[in-house]
Amino acid sequence: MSDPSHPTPRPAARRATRAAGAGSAGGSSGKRADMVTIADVARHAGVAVSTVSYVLSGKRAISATTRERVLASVRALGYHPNAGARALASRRANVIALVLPLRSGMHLPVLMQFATAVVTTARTFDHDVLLMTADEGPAGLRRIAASAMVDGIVLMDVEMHDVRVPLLRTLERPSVLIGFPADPTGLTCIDLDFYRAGQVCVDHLADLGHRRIALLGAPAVVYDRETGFAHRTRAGFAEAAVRHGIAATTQPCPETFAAVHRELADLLARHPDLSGLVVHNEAAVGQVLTALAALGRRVPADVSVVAICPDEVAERANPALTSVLIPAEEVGRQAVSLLMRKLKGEPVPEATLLDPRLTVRASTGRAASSRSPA
Amino acid sequence: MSDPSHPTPRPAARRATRAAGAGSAGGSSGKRADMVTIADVARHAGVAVSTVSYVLSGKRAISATTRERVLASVRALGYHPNAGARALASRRANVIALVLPLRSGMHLPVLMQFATAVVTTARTFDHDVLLMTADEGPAGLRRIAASAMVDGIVLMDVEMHDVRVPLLRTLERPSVLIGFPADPTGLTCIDLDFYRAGQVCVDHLADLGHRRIALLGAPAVVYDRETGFAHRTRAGFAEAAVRHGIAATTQPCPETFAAVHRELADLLARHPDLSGLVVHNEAAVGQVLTALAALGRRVPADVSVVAICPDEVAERANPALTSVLIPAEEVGRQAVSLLMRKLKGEPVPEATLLDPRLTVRASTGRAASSRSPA
DNA sequence: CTCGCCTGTCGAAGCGCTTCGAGGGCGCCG
DNA sequence: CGGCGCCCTCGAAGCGCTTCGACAGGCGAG
Repeated sequence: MSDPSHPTPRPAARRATRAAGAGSAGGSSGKRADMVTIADVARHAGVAVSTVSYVLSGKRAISATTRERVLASVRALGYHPNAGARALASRRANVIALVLPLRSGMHLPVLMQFATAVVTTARTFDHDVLLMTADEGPAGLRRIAASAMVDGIVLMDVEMHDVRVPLLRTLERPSVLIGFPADPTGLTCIDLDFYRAGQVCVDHLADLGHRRIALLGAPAVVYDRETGFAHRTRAGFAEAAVRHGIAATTQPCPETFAAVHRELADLLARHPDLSGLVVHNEAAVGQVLTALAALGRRVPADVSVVAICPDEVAERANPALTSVLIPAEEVGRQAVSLLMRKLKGEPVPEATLLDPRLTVRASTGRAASSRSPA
Repeated sequence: MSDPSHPTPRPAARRATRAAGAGSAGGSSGKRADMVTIADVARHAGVAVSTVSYVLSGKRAISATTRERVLASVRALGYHPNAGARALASRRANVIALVLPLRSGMHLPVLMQFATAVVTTARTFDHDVLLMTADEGPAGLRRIAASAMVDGIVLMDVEMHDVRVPLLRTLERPSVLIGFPADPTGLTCIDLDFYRAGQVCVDHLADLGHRRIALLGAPAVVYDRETGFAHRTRAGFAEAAVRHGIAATTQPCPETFAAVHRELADLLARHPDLSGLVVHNEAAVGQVLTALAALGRRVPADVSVVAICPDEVAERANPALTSVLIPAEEVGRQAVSLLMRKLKGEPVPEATLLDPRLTVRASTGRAASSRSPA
């Protein structure tokens, strides 16, 4: 039995089942290196396994003395509960899934900010985060949901007619979407209010006296994919323009310098009186300023520019950009909070829209309307 | 979704233990919604639970007929193994941890590329990825390792004297580091060979006849933190400059336009003959070109610029930048492959250095050395 | 003084899966 | 024609944890 050359290691190493108290269990008797189990803690503290469990979970009252003794043993042994066993017994994995897109058109820095916020917030709720990419599609969601690997799901970059949305409705696990599909009924969605963001940008430019403006948007493919935020921004932009009675154009735009330059040149040629620009394309923000300079337009003297982008991008530009912040961190935090509330069975609102906040910086100024029109 | 008013849902829903064959188990009899277990599959296929397990794992020979029958049942019931139970019984979670930094100085797009590659590759090995941020530090690593939540760890942005490195050596779980600590003994590390990357950039400029060059690097804080890649690039840069007998300066640099402009102006003032620039700071790449233009220097006529950055950044710039690619995807893929090999118990090399590849684009040209100096 | 009720602790029964040793058939060699 | 392997399949024993019901004392109320 104890022959070390024997090819079946495990049975020989089985711990004796409470044979003679805490007899030979101490020290390094066979078994796997440092796997401290709850039974080890219980033995060390001289209590039952269930007592240790209750101390750790707080689900039943335990006297202060016992609790301290148990906690001391936990520390002494360096005990960490086995996640698999815990998940199996409690039917809670304490893990949430984060589904990130990896397609073009999304702004990476925002994504990272967002992911960071999700992880950090999840940890404050004692949860970990499983990272998935969207390319596994519905099958991937079904897999992690059915395997009970995660308790809930946070989904980014939801499209208007996302194939995963119907599935989410049928899934056991609660979910929170970043972005709004065409029909958000029965779901929990959160996002910056892009419609209002579009409006706010126009309001600002209109207040400064600009009478002809343009929206430089995401690459055309993003609109084609029916990504909600692009459409909603455009809609808000259009509505506000109409409301203010000013002329407005919308122009999708790729992110290369050449493309930005071309689109801007074209825009300025068609509308010589263009004096306000809303840029909803982070990657292009930098190019826009360079291109305007190359086209001989000063910012903000000739053209005012408002961007929808993270503050750091706006601040890093030259001149610093008046911008509507994309509150990635706030969205991430709230998404997790919403999910946690759903996990607790609490009711949550179907839609959460974060108010856009416009920060005025150096790139916008009064329209030179008094001057002669070029 | 089950009746929320009932306080004790489980005991009532216990399945009868094989009471009368497959009697009432079909359909929606009590119990939790769609949790299909391996027992359900076994019953449906008319085989033992262990047989189903062996079909799925392939660890024992199962006849073709039985296998087909079992697989048919798996599909029919939409069975997905419970991850917790599997992890508990097999001592393998089929999850790896990915530890990302979230400090400043790291280049977000590269990070995302990298994370994506890790997730995608892990999936091809039937593993999922748990996302951690570095701010949990060693305690976080210890936690996930001890909880058996992950089988292995991929760690990014390793510093020269990283506090987590000694811990990793003692941990049960295998790990792979992206980046090299000062002492990589006993670890598995992989990264672009930044030393050679620095050399390659200088070689290129020297070959073009440039006699005075400068390295515009990461913000000073990155060097202070003793981040390996920054130091190694600088060392390679310096070595090659000496070897070619050309004058070289190194300049850490923040990422704002103002800072880039200032540093460049300063550099050009001190060294009027400066004609070659190596930029190892992705976020500043765009600013550099704008600043050079503002300083009245043409690229590449007056100053040649080589960047160390992802191809897409280099290609998007105007003019397109000659660059050494940061092979984020390749690193991510290889890191996971290495980890998988370690999990299988295979030996792996301690150090893997990826060869830098220089792509010549429009931003470098022959030095105007024949012209009069300034 | 007795009863009922807390309070605090324990033992045991799983959670769903993997894995090991057994063992039933059956072809083949002697 | 008997027996020995071999190939498949099965049953059972856990993996480490949570949770439920039980129950030993101790206390205030009747």
